[in-house]
Amino acid sequence: MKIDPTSSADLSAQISQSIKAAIINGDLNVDQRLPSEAELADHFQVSRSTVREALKRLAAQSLIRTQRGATGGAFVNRLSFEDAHAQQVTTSTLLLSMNEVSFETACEARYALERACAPLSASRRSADQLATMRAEIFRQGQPGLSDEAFCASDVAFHRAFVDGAANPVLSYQLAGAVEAMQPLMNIITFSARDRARIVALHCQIADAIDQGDGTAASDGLTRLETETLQLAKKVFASRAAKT
Amino acid sequence: MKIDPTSSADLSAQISQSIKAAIINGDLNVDQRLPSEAELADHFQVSRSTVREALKRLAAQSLIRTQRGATGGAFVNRLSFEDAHAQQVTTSTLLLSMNEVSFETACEARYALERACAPLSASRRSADQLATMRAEIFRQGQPGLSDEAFCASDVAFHRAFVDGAANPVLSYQLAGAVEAMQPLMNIITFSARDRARIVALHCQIADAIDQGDGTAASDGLTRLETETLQLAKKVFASRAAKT
DNA sequence: GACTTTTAAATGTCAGACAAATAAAAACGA
DNA sequence: TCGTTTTTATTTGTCTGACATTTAAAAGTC
Repeated sequence: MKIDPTSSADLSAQISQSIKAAIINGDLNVDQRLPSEAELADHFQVSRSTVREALKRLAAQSLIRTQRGATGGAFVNRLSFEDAHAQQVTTSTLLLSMNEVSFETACEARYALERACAPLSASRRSADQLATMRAEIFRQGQPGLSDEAFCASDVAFHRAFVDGAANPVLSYQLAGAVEAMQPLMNIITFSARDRARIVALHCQIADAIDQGDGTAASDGLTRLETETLQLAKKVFASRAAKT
Repeated sequence: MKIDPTSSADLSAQISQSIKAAIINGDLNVDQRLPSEAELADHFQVSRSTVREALKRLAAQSLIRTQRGATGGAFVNRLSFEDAHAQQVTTSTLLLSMNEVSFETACEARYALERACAPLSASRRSADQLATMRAEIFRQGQPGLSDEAFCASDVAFHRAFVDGAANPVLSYQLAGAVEAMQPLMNIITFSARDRARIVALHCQIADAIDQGDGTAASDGLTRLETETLQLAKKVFASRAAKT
């Protein structure tokens, strides 16, 4: 672990980069303890504050965790799917909110990704996951449900669908994409008729998954995408009319 | 922007969380300047070091950038697709290397995701992207190419394929997934016969994209997945035999 | 008016101190 | 001897104050 003394970059950035490389490279293993802040400061010939700033950078990426006390220190973190998922949601959410990604583009990406796991989910979903999907459909049919609650249930439905693929890599990536879209979805108001149509499509998808028919599930998703886009268009049109 | 004085969490973590929420929430807009470190320290009633650690956390996530000098300070960063892509690669790479995700699982996820953009890429790819795919295929056929170079070219091929979908959200997510798998792929040695088979499949995919046939491209990807899995199995078997 | 110098503001880095948490070691008591 | 309590050492968390460096604007100069 070395840093370039001629570089113009911040020392803390260089140090965090150096440690990060050591982790990726396997020089530092999971759960291994890093040298103490004082030792690192000595090693890199910088002050303890600088080392601390570097460590905070790593902590922000869930690469390390710190413990206080006698046997404490910074430890290489085993990146969990949960951590990765949380990061994915934050990144995607900010990306969508800051980058003028159109609703159409985000929607297209989301449903394309979901269709990717339709065949897997159809053949592997557990009874429990199917039950969750059915339960969320039921919830979505309840009258008096707020739009936010409807959206949240929608996310839960799709999450169960994605988890049905029994592939954690797909789960964390897709669930992240779906959740990131929630703020965009929340601006839509769903009339009773809209909800009925969505619930019907969710039923189609759940049935297809129930019967192990990935193609039908995929078709259902496509119809849901069309429906969602039309809804969004309606909302944006009425918004434009107001101004 | 407030913090909970009764919380046991690190102050720097709380502060970074608070600022992050303000950004996501829209209280702080893109390119807006945050208060200076001294002002933030005053606002949160903590020392400047603590504020700095919080800011470094945010910088590590590309949420802010800092400039030195008279009119400098910390500015809310517009998260670029490039930044998001880099984070995605890091996260996925670490996840795959640390979490005992089997090659099969990673491979399955990757090809499922790629198939998701096959129809889009088939109908939208630019001439340039198709040319890139063809060029990489040609490179892959060159004798004397190292395994690393072959892998890199493979990644470039798939990257062009994914970019062909003309959906930046898909691009950053999928390209991230593909690149994250590169370290896993690099352990495979490709014999001349293996390479020939892969190149043939790449040709099939490029032809399908050329003709706007998304289904055929998808089928090609499925065959490529099977081929890759068999290759990996062979490598793992010979490895096991050695020990 | 164009150029140079000065100044002020901000981040980057350092040194040293103390607080708080924590586990191991030591002391103590039955 | 065993269990409990106290002490101690280590490490991270936080604070204070200082100085270096960068940068742009303001002031000064010709």
